[in-house]
Amino acid sequence: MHIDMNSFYASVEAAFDPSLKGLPLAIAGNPEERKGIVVTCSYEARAFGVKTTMPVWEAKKLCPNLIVKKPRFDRYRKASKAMFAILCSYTPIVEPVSIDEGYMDVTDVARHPLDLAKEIQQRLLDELELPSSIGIAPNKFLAKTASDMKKPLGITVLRKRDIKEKLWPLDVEEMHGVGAKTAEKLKKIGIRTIGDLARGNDVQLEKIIGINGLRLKEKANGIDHRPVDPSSVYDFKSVGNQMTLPEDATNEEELKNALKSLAKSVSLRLKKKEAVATKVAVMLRYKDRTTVTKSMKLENPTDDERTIFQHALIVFQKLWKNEPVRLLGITGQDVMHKKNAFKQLDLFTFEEEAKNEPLHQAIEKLSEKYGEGIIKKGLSMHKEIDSFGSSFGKDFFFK
DNA sequence: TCTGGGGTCCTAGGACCC
DNA sequence: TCTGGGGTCCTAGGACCC
Repeated sequence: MHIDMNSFYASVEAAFDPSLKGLPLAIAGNPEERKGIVVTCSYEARAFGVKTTMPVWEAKKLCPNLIVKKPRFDRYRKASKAMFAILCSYTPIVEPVSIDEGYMDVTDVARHPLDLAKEIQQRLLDELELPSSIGIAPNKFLAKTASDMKKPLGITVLRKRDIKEKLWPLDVEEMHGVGAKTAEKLKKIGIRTIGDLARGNDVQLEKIIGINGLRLKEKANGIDHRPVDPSSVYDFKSVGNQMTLPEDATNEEELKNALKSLAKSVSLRLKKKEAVATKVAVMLRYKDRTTVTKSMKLENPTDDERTIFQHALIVFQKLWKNEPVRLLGITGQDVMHKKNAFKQLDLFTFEEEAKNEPLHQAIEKLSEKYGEGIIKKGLSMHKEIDSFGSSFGKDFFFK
């Protein structure tokens, strides 16, 4: 099953303040701070043509009675937790994909999936006052596609045998993973619908869109072997913060201060997740919206605010061309859990020590504690070792 | 009156190693 | 005489998603 909450932020606000129910509501940043774009809007607002990413002034032109609220992420996170708690009460195999959607593997739940979906949808509505759409299918891709078919408050079953009739006629751009650029490329080789893609030529597809072309074709044929993985939430790979400045800035001090506060929030978020980053990347956007990034690998993984700031500053100064900056961002990349980082650090110091010990002792120490790959790595730094011979399987030799 | 903020995955070139 | 074939790691940028 794929569960997708309907206009999540707007629905959460309406649950908090029932007087908003049934009214055109948009969640958007502050127009005075140039963050005035619609992030989410209620179905009542959509009826007027209001859409996500539309500037607020434009949305108001379409819908003069539009109510605009600033996002309250604390509320959304709390609602999200409550929502996933309901899903988890049926099976532990729940994989959150974003704040408002997730997959459930209900293969082993002893219930008819349709009854189960109805019950879940009703509970989300009764207990949290939040509407959702649910897709039921034999795999993730089809479930995701199905949940998209009926909104709001839909339940859609998409069986393998329905593919020809329900999936293939759809525009290829409707497909999850196909955006404007890919759709454009596909059009050039005569692929317009998902059905066209399903029958596409492998060689041609790989040539124009790479490996992803073949994966998309598989999905278009209803094939998707990805498991529902509950642990995927925990292996995040980057933590970043970005901000659009109140005004385009050229003043270096101003930009430094912005970097400082970004470094602070990245550090704080890493600490909260008990994680450290190995790379610091800086992103900046000029007023013509061209965006550039530059990154730097750190000697040691860190979550420290000052270390992040100092490295971000070095990278920034190499990157910045003294032109007015619209947006600034810092991302910690190659993130790992703290305890794994300690393991690596520990290994590093261990190797450092081993290289000064008598050779036979170093070998013993290393082999006792670590596997054979590590022994090679550790010994390669040993002062008594001149060179290593190539190794095959478990054997290696050295001079 | 113009376009936020949080991510993931893939590609491609260069440096370097044996 | 003249340059193979197997890798890894780092970096920048692009496409896409919610």
